[in-house]
Amino acid sequence: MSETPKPTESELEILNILWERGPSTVRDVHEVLEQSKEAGYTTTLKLMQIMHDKKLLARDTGSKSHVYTANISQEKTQGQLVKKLIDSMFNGSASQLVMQALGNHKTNKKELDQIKKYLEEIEKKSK
Amino acid sequence: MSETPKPTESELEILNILWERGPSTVRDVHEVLEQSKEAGYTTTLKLMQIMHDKKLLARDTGSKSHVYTANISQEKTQGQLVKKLIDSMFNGSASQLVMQALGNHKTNKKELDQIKKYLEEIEKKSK
DNA sequence: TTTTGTTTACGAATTTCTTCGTAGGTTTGC
DNA sequence: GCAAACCTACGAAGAAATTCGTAAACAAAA
Repeated sequence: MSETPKPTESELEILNILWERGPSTVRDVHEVLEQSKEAGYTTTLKLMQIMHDKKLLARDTGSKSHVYTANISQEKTQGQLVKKLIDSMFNGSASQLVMQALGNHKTNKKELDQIKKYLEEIEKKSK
Repeated sequence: MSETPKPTESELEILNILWERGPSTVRDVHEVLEQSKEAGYTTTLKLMQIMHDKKLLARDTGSKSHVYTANISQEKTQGQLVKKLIDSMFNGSASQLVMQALGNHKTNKKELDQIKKYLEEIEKKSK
C-alpha cells in the first residue's frame, strides 16, 4: 500500500533542504546541513543513498556528481506528520491541535487574519 | 536543563494510556495496548521500567503489582511535539501548521466556532 | 503443603537508525 | 603525466529502541 516508508528524523532534515533548494548534489545538501549540525560528508552521502534506495529521493547520475531531488511532496509529507500527531496525541481532533498551536506560539496579526479568512472559506464551502 | 528526555514513539503510546486511565498497573496498560498492537507482556513491563528510570513515570511499589502514573503533563508534551513539528516542518510558522491541519481534516461546525472564538480571544489580548 | 499463576527484575537478542573509514574511480590543476 | 582533490560505493561499527526469555519472589488455589 504505502509506496514509500515514512522518513526518519535525519531523512526529514535532508528532505527539507531539497524542498527548499530544489535539485542538489550531496555536497550542496551537506553544506547546508553542516551549518546546523556536526556531520561527516560520507554520512550525508550514505543517508542520501539509503533514501534513494527507499525511493524517497530520485537521482540523476548523468554527471560525475549525482543530482538528487525529493521524490515525495512537501505538502503530502506535512499532511502525514500532522495526521499522525492529531491521531496519536489529540484523539483525532484537528481543532485541539490548532488551539494548542495557536496558544503557545506567537502569531502576528497578519497571520491571524489569514487563518480567519481560511476559516471562512471552509465554512462557505461546507454550506 | 531538560529534566526528562523526550519520549520515544512507544513511550508516547504508554503515556497516552496513562493520561487517559490515570494510575495503572502494567497489566492494565498492557491490556489496552494489546487491542491496537501485538506485544508481549514483558515487553510492556520493560518499557515501563525504562520509563521509570528516565523519570517519565512515577510508581508506587506499595502493593504486589506496582502502580504507575505519568510524570510529565499531557499539555506540556503536546506543546513540545507541536513546537518540534512547527520548527522542523513549517519553518517556525504556527499559522502554516494550523492551515495544513484545517485543510486536510474534517472539522465540524462546532469545532470551527470554537476555533473562531479562540482567535478572537487572542486578538483581544494582543491589543 | 504443593501446584499453579502472576509479578518483577534483568540480561540479552534483534532491529532500526546513524556514523564513519576505506577503497576505487574520475576530474582538475600543475 | 602525476599529484591532489573530489566523488561514489560499501561494509561495518556504534548507538538507540524494541522485544523477549528466564529466573526468582510471592500469592492464590487446590
